Amino acid sequence: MGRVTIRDVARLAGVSPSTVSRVLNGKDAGHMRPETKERVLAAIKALDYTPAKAARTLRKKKTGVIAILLPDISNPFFSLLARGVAAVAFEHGLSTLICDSDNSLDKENRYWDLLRAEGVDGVVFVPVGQPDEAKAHRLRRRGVNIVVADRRVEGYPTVEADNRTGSAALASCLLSLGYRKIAYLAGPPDVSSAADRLEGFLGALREEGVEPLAVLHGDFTYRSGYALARELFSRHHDVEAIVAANDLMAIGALRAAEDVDISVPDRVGIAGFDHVLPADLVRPRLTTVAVPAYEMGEEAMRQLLRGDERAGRRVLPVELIPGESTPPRGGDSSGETGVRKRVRDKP
Amino acid sequence: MGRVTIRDVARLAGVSPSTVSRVLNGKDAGHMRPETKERVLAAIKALDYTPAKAARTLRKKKTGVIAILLPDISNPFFSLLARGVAAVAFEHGLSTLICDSDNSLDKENRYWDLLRAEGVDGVVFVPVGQPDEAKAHRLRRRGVNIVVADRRVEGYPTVEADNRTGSAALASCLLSLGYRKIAYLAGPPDVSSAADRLEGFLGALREEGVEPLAVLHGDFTYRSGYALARELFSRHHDVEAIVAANDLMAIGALRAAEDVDISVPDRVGIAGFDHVLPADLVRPRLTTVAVPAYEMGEEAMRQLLRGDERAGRRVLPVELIPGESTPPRGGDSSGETGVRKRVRDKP
DNA sequence: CTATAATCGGGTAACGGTTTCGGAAACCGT
DNA sequence: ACGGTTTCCGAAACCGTTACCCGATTATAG
Repeated sequence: MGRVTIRDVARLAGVSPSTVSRVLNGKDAGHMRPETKERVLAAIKALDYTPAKAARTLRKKKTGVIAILLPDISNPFFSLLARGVAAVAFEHGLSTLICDSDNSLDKENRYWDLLRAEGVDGVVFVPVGQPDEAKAHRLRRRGVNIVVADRRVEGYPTVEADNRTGSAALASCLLSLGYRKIAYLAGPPDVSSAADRLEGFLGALREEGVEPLAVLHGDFTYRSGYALARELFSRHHDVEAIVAANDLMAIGALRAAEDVDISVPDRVGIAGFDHVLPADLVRPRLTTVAVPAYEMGEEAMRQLLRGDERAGRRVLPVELIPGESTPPRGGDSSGETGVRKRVRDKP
Repeated sequence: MGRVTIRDVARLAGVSPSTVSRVLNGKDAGHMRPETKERVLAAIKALDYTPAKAARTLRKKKTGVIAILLPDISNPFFSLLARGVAAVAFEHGLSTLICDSDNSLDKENRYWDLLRAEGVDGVVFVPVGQPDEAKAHRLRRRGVNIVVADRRVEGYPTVEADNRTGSAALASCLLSLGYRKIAYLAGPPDVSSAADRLEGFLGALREEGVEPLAVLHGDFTYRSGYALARELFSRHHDVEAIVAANDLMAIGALRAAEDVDISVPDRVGIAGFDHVLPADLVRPRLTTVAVPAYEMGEEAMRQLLRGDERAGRRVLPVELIPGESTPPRGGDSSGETGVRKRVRDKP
C-alpha cells in the first residue's frame, strides 16, 4: 500500500507515464487530444494523486523552495519582512524556508551549509552584521540567486529602505521644532542600515551647523536603548532630544527617562525609526520614520524571481511620522507638527 | 561542470559509490577499514561535496523537513513559538518550513496541500479556529505526524498552556484585590485557548458568587480590544476592571480608557494574558499571565520527534504576573500585589 | 490512393543517491 | 591445508519523475 505514483495514474487512465507527466506540466499544447487529457485528469482525481516533489526535483534540478535567512524572526520588523517574502513566493507556487540565525554569525553560516544541501532555488538574506562572503558565494556559484534585504552587502543585489533620507528628514524636523541639544542612540556600526541612519542624521544636523550632543552605539534592543539612555542622562543633564536608530531603543529610552523622573516630552523629546509596532503601543505616541518592511520583503522576493544578477540596488521610500513625543520646543516652532511628510529618494 | 556527485567522490577515492554512501550514513561500524573511510573523507573534502537532498529523499522517503503551520508569524506569540520549534528541529538536523496561514482557513487548507506535495516529515500545527479535518487527515494517513500547539483539536496530540488554571488564578487575584464589577474581553469562541481562558475565569468568579459585568468577544487584535472597550464604557459606567484574553486586546482597552478619559488604574483596572511583548512596553505595567510560548514550541517539536501518535495532551504551566494596572481596590487588599505566584496544572 | 506532414503519445534513459545481495579476501581453528 | 566465518566492498536494482527520441496514427495534399 505504498504511495500513489505516476504509473498508477497512467495505468488507470490507460496512457503512459510520459503522458501523465505532460498533463502535469502543461506541456500538452498541440501535443495531446483533449479527451486524453480529460482521462488523465480524472484518474489523478480518482486516485488523489500528488506528484512526489523529491523525484521531480531530482529530475528538474529545481526545488520550488526559496529561503529567507534573517537574524530574529521574533522581531516584528523581520517577521513583517518575512511575510512579504512568503506572500509573493506563495503566489508563484514557491515554498519559503524561514531560517532564524538568532543574531549569530555562526548559526548563519551553518544555515548556509544547510541551504546548500537543501538545494534552494533562491535566498532572501538579511545578514547579521557583515557576513562571511565565502559561504554565500559557494551557493551563487551554483546559480542560486541571492538578494540582500534591509542591509547592504558588497556585490549583491539589494533592497533597502531610504534610511539616509528618512533620517535626514527626521533631523530637519527636530531642528525646525526647535531642538538643538540632540543625542543619537545608534545601531551596530557594521550594519549598513544603522550606519545610514546615523550618517543621514548627522549630515542634516551639520548642514545647519549643529553638532550632536552625543552618539552612543547600541544593538537595536529595548534593553540597550534603556541602558544607553541612562548613561546619557547621567552625563548630559541638558539633553533636549534623544533620537534612536529604531523604535525599540526609543522605547527603552522612554522608560529610562521615566525611571530618572525626566518627563517626556516636556523636558526631553524622543524619536525612533521603523514604525512596525502597533501604532500607539506607547504614550506619548512616538515620532518615528515608517519603514515599509512588508513591501521590502515583497520587493526582495520579486527581485529574486526576476533574477537580476547584476548587483542592482533598490531603495524604498520611507515616511516621517510626527508624534507627540517631540512637540515644538522653545521659540522656533515653524508649524511642522502633525503634518505627514512623504520622503522619496532622489532618482 | 555539473554538480559533484557521489560517483565523482567514489572515483577520486578509488572506491564504489556504495562505500561513499556508507561513510555518509555512518553505516561503517565494524564494516569498514579505517583507511578506506579516511580516503573517502579526504575525497569528500577535496571536492567540497554535498549530497543532493532530493536524491536521498527519493530513496529514503524522509525529507528532513518539518513544517509549522500558524495563523500569523508577525504576532510575537506565534513567532516565539516558531523559534522554539525551529531551535529543536535544527538541533536534530531538520529544516523548518514556516507556513503563515494569515488567519485564513482557505490559505490554511492550501498549505495542507502544499505540505502534502512537499512531503514533510511532520507538522506542528496552530490552527485557525477549528480546522478542516479532512485535509490534515490525508497527511496522517501517510504516516506524517502532526502535533497541535496552543490550541486543541479533537484526536490530535496537543501541547498547550494551562489557560484554565492561569485564568482562574487571575480571577482569584482580582477578587482578592477587591474588584467585583469585572468585564471580560474574550477571544474567538472556536479557539480552544480562548474558550479555556474564558471558562477558567468565569468559573473562578462564580466560585466566589460573582457574576461578570459583561463578556464580549473579540479576535485577539489590538483593534478589537479598543473597540470592545469603547462599547463597554458606553454601556457600563460602573466597570471596575477589564480583563482581556490576551495582552494586545488589553492594551487596546488601555487606549480606549485613555480616549474617554477614564484613568487606569485609578478608576478601572486592566489585565491581559500572554506576556510575550517586552515586559514594560506599556505603562502602567500590565497585570498578565505569562505563557511559555517558546517552550511550547520546543515541547511540540519534541513530541513530534517522539512520534507519540496516541493523542496525548501536554499542558505547560503558566505564571501569574501581577502589574501596576490592577492595584488593590477598596477595602479588601489582602497583600497579594507584587508577589509572583507560580501556577501548575494538577497531575 | 499514396506520399507527406502534422499530431499524438509510448519507451527508455537519466537524475543522484541508498540498499540488498553476494563475492573476494582475510582470519580462524584444527 | 582446508572448511567455515567474518570483514570489507562492488554491482546492480531501485526510488518517482521528466526529457528526449521515435514510432504510430491521423489529417492534408498531390
